[in-house]
Amino acid sequence: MILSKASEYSIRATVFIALKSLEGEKVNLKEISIQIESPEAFTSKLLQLLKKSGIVRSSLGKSGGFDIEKEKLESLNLCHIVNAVDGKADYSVCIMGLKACSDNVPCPMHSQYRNIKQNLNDLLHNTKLLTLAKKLRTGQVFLTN
Amino acid sequence: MILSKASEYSIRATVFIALKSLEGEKVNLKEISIQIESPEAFTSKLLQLLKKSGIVRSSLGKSGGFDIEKEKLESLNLCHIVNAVDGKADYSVCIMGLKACSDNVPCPMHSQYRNIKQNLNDLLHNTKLLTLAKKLRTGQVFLTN
DNA sequence: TTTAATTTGGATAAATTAGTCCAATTATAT
DNA sequence: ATATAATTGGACTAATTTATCCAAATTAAA
Repeated sequence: MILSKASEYSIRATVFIALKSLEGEKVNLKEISIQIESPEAFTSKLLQLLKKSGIVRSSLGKSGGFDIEKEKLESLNLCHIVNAVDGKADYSVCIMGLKACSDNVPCPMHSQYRNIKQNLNDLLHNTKLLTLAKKLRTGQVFLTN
Repeated sequence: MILSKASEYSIRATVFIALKSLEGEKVNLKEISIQIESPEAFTSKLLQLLKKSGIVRSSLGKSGGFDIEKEKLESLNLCHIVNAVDGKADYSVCIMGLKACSDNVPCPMHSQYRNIKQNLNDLLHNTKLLTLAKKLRTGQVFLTN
């Protein structure tokens, strides 16, 4: 698995919240965990982390729930999400686990892994939450399991 | 981290054993764990798994140790190693953790992740242990941490 | 033949990740 | 006002991964 469960759930959750936010709606924990098929209590914890990082916003009390502010939605990418729940996610580390590995002191797999690593990093940095939510809205992609 | 610690250590260990095997030498646990900078007892467990999968060979008693048979060395790739210590490693799974995700029912990231996933799989399937060991022998790449 | 260096195997421990449960707080809607 | 539906926070549990320790078995060398 490339991403942790925490990251997987968080990405699914934020994409779903983003979709709702696009329509000016907020959504509560229960519906989120039903829609993305994630354990409710665990998802709650993740939403708290996402909130602490300023990624989602929550409103308290009856008919409370979660949403993502318009401006945020424009800027958020997958790195932000992964970092919020897993701490610094770094896909630039050596695939063999060598700390010293670099272009100058390469591990035996360095050259072959280089591009993949770069592409993975790019994917996380360049994939915008907004883009994913809009895709979802078109009905061409899915969040169902 | 892309690979588990178990896989990282195992790859480093087998590459080192392969290097020695190329020169007709076997090498013992202690030296392996020193050279690849891995915890000795844990590495021992991994070597047992690799042995059970027929990847490495061991000789018992004083001046015992590990090596890899010539023929094996020709055929082994990274998949074999990762599978031996981590069970079936599958990098074809959905990055968002959706079981239903496929070309027909894609998750929002499916198209962007598709190539990366393919490249990762290719890397593991096509990278031969022998190639890595030979590279190491040239002194252009390193196993040091 | 004894000693010493090694693998083997089993039990156990520590750390991390994944997940649950419940009480307290908050605020809307009846 | 009050009941109700929601987030919040803390303690707890479970599962998996990453290790450690030690005794037994094996075999080469002294």
